[in-house]
Amino acid sequence: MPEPTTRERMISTAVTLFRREGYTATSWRHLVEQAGTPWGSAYHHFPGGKEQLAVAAIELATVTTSATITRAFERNDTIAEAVRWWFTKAAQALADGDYRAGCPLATIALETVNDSEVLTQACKTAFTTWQNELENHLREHGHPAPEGLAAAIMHNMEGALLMARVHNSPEPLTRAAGHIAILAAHTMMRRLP
Amino acid sequence: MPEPTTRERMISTAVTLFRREGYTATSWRHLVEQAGTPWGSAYHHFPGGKEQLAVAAIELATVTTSATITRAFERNDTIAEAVRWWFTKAAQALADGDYRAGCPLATIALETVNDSEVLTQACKTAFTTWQNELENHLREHGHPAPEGLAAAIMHNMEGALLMARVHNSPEPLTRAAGHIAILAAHTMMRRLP
DNA sequence: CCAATACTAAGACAGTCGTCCTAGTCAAGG
DNA sequence: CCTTGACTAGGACGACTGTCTTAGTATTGG
Repeated sequence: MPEPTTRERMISTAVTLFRREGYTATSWRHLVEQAGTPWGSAYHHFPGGKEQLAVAAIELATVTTSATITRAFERNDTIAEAVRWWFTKAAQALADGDYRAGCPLATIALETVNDSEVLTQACKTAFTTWQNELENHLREHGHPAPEGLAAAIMHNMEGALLMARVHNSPEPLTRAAGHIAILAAHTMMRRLP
Repeated sequence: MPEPTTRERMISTAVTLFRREGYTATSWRHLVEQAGTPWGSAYHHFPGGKEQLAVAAIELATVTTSATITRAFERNDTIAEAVRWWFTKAAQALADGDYRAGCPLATIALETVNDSEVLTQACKTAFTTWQNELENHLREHGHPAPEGLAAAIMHNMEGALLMARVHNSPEPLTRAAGHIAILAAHTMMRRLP
């Protein structure tokens, strides 16, 4: 693996900090200190300022999570197992980070809705990407209502991640995975409304 | 209705601003300007500073939403209808506020987890209060797995609120209510895992 | 070897933040 | 009337913010 560039280090550190502290609470100074990158390079690599950095961070988080979703469906045979694998993975990541790192986008999304058009749009695209990816995998498994179930998975992932963070416990995520299993089984017979 | 005191006006304005802009982005100056309350009274009524204001705001939001949950189960006969009523109510509130005002606590919770022990605890208490309230109502309706279903309702409410905000659409909330209806019906026969 | 470009260094800048303070206003009780 | 306490006015304070600038160093292509 090649040495990451300054720009790359800034972006990946941004993902970490935004997801731990949020957008507003993450400052350039804190970021360059954490990343060990030159303070003077900030506006060289990101002339659009903090907002541009955040867009890059959102895009990186998007592809990372997309890859995780794909892996979940590669390594598991059924929808319920794939979802459980993904949710368990998220629970582990949360626990490993002392319950400080939840969804990399949720905090940014909530902080900047209708405050920054650009960031809201970036978050929207990211969530849509994930949901479409889920939808495709569900369709491949022959599920009759992939759109509704994909939405349900997203809702449960985001909601459970929030609750898991607040409660310092992986339980919401494992529980939510169980609920998805029920929904998936149910809608195998009858379409989702 | 008696004229609200300065303190009360500050708290209710705080609920509005925290939920629209988040904790970090809401400043005392912005708050007193919005509330029309004296700038000099801030640290008289809240010697504990912004954190104490936030705790008061969280407590107010807790009882307000608790009341909404109770009303949902008073005005509807079945669990599915009550949940649908609550979620529709939330969707309306969201739309009325131009999709700026979602869950009054989610943003604060995500911003301050493990950054402010006090606020995290306050959010935790609030979420637990709601979930317990749901659980009691479900039990009264004779549901066999009130704990699991109450958790599912919380996850779906929070997740759907986030998605609804980002997408500027009530659809996630109506869809999530449908999913809860399925879960409720299913678990009427068999216990949740 | 030289020119041109990519990048770094370090700070100035104007603004905002939460907090705190002192002087002043006001109302109620004696 | 006077005193006592609750409350308001409005700004000072130092710390921090995102942004931008100017001077300097590496690095690359010819």
